[in-house]
Amino acid sequence: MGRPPCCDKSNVKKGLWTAEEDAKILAYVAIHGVGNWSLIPKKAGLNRCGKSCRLRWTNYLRPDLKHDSFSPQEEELIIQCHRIIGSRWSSIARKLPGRTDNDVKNHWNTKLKKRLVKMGIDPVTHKPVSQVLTEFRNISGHGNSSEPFFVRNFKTEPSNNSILTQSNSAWEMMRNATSHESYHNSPMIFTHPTSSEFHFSNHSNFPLNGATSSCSSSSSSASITQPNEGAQAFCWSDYLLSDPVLPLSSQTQVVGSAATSNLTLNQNENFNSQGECSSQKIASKASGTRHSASSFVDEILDKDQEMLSQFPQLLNDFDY
DNA sequence: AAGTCACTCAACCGCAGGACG
DNA sequence: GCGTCCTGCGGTTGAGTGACT
Repeated sequence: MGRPPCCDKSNVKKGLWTAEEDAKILAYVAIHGVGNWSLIPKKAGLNRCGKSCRLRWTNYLRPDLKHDSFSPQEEELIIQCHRIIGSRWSSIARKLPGRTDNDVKNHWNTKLKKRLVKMGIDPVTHKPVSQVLTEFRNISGHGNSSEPFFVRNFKTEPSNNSILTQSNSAWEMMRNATSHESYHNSPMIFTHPTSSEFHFSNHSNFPLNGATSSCSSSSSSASITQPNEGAQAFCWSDYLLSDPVLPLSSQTQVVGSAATSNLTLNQNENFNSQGECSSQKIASKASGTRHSASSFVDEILDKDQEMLSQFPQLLNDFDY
């Protein structure tokens, strides 16, 4: 028997709030203040769940909330925070005055994540997808060839017909794979020894159709270095770790764009340049020890320890 | 004009943890 | 220590809307 519901679901209104309901909440809070949300519906004359009232106040009615669109600086901060602490939206939202965790989460899911994917950056690890795939492939025990198979495929621009923009994108599959216990027992992704396509294993939890790539290996215009959407406002190179796949000239180009960016983490007291440098060192260090990790889990734990040693102040700040 | 699709975002859900008796 | 209540959180859903065919 599970936890009893917080209210009688059959007798409470659900769905969008009306102006009248908003007014009731506002009037009540103006007099009594916030708190004890379970009693507010009754006292304020609302046929709503207390939880719903709290959410409405927290995410919409609070007077200190901003309702305009996210600025490039805010977006940059969200991305940087996500890179460091992941999907801890409430912690990230606390760094953005006037924004709620719901705002940040929605903006990430609808805009920023897609933008990173379009840039060829894995929104989970914030590394270039080519690097992530290469690492994943190595961990899966298929790292014998001089040029990793995924590298050949992901040299191509992640255009609209790329697997990166399809619903069954590589990083999503990898994310599923790494969270699935059977990942530790058998490699989920394997390379075809002769074909120029890659395939996913015939596992029940993995979609089989649409998982193959028809990307041509002839193109060399990696979009990682060619931001095409609002890129001038972002310091994209911050997410591009040293990538063995990218031509040196491309990486130089990225560094150049970083130099011209007018936004750095120095603008935020909690993300100083030292931390930024440290993150690069960590990434570099981690990539150096990548192949010696006995397992994927071990590697994650190693990196976690490195982060804890390098970011004590930062992580404390985030209640890490 | 009508239908379909993709996207956004407000709202919901279930779980976890803290406070309190 | 245990049970209950309240709040916070992250993931997910679905209604609304605009773009496209």
